Amino acid sequence: MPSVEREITRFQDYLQQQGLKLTSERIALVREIFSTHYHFEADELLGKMKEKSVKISRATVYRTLELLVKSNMVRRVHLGEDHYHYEHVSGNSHHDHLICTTCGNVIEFHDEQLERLQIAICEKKKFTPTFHNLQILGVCDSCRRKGQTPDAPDRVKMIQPTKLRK
Amino acid sequence: MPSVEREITRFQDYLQQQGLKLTSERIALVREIFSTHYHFEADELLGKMKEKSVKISRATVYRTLELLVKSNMVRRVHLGEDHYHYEHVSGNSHHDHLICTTCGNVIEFHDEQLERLQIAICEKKKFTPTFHNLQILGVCDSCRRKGQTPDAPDRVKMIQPTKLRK
DNA sequence: TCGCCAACTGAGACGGCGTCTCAACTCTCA
DNA sequence: TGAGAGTTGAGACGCCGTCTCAGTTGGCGA
Repeated sequence: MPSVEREITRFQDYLQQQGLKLTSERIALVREIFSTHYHFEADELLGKMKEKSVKISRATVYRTLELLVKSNMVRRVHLGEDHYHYEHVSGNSHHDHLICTTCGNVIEFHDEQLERLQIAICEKKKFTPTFHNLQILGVCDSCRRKGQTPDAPDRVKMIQPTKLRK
Repeated sequence: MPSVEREITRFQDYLQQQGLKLTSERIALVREIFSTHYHFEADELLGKMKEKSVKISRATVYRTLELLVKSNMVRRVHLGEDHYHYEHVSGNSHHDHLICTTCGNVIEFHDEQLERLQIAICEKKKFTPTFHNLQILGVCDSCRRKGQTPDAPDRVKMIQPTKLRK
């Protein structure tokens, strides 16, 4: 699948346009992000690079993510945890997230009616929207079948999927 | 307005029920939260207490907020920044937020149709929702009139209203 | 092709937010 | 009134993300 290469080109175009350089570190990161991850954390990415013995510092990971966000190739999202997650943008499809607080699984969805309704709400409030963020927390189908009861909505801590996974 | 006292009683009930104690520090914090603040940060609350020469440690502030969240009297919310905000819960009314990225102002809204639509989306995905979080970022009416253009949606950093305010 | 220089990198210091630890203290209730 | 569970403050700690700075490198112009 040569789509990763296409993303590298896309990134290169952006960098060039900004008078910035395409370095081997940036290539490696784009390749990693677009070939395997979907939702990921900065630290997770750093770990993956270390695993593959590609020496890239934390500073560079964060700096590259910043550029990718600016170039609109990656989005920074809140998934109910106390730090950022990132996801790569395929096409331009905006979407929101259902987050299972039992297994940490993230389900994406897009709903035109929801988008329209939000715009209508903004109009009513004379608010000019640029972006939005919706997370619905709850229990996914497979966890529900396993008899997991949903956590109370007033829980203090959100589940931390990454840490559970380790 | 004796409503603050009512909240203290409500908190006491919760604490008693859990076998916990109502201390002077907890009373002072509840009084502060429910008499003046609406959206606030933990650190802001700590500062207010210091201003009033009420000696309360950071640990106690966080511990009390945790209890207030558990008792459903306070909610922890994301307002597009990289740390938590809190808001007190009046009645049981759930609401969402419009956040102005220019002035930092937060507008609340509640929309029944939006709530119903979310439930319908969850049903379609066989997802059992317990809670949700919607922030719409953009520019409020008064900032728009002042000719402020909205920030690009791909911006890396969310504006940090509190820091700007200082 | 070469050389220059702005851009980039890594290492580690730094800072903010939130949590944890532990010894001292204080409610509560028997 | 005394025991013991719960609470507190001070400060250490940890995580996430940013910044600094000296050394390195990509890429453009000659």
